[in-house]
Amino acid sequence: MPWEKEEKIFEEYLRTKNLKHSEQRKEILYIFLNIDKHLTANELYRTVQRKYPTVGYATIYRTLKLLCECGLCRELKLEDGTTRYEHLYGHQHHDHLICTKCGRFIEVVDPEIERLQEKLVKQHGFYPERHRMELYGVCKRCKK
Amino acid sequence: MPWEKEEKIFEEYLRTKNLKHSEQRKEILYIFLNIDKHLTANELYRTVQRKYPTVGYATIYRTLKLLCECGLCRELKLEDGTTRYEHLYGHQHHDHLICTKCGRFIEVVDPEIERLQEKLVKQHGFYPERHRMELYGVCKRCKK
DNA sequence: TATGATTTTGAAAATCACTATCAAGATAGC
DNA sequence: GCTATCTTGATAGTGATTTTCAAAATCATA
Repeated sequence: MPWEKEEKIFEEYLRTKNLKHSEQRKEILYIFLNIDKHLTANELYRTVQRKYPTVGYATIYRTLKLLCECGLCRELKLEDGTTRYEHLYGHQHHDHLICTKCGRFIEVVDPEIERLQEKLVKQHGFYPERHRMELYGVCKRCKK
Repeated sequence: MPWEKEEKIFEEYLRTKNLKHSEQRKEILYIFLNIDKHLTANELYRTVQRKYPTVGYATIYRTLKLLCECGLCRELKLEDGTTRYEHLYGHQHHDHLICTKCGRFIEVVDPEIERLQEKLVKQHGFYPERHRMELYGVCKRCKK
């Protein structure tokens, strides 16, 4: 049972909201979890379509929204205007290092940066809530 | 002559690209520079319209693109999906602290964070190019 | 300061990513 | 199984941005 915990979280969320555990929802979660990549709604749509050719775009978006609500997924609005979705469960807070050539994503955390970010926010009299940080560069493979 | 330098930069950019220095372009730059705020295309459009009621949306977008190209303006794609534009000339690199209640923007820089970001990128074998960091919180005025 | 090649304009249509609508179908408590 | 309720896919509708295009403006040259 590879995604037992995630499936349980989703089922539980649907139950508490009086929503139904449809075939499509099951399948979309499963396919989403099996792709270890930050994907766009369209990429997920095309992948799901291979198995369920009649699935609609709206169902993909609706299910992604549910997955975000129950904490299995995070939506990322990137600099270039695209929106990508990443697995959230089991991943602690992190930021991203992105290769500007090949688009590779690396999850990074630096506790010292986190600490300084919080300090900076407080220095300006703000109550800190969250942040986002994206670092862009050229990765080893693309550099040479 | 309040925006002499900026106007010169724009004129020079247009000249090198064999583009024309139209009334609309002059006026949009002038109005943009006089609003000291991170504004949306629509906000700029409405402000320009008060003086030039026939100006089209497309001209606003086309001119903003030119201003970004010549380094007078920066486009910010925010977390909530909106796009805002800020003055760039004369402002050194900075990140943003944004109030989640009133939307207030504060420009911030922390040299120590900058240093650690670069270090982090290099640790992963990347050649650092740029980054973006947005800090979200509740400002003093909105907190009470 | 007229000419004419080239660019720019505003209006409207097109595009893009995403959301809402709705009738038909699926789910699940009884 | 029945039935209330939710979900679905298709389609239309958004809202922001871009493209298209014919008319108007710019500007180097005559």
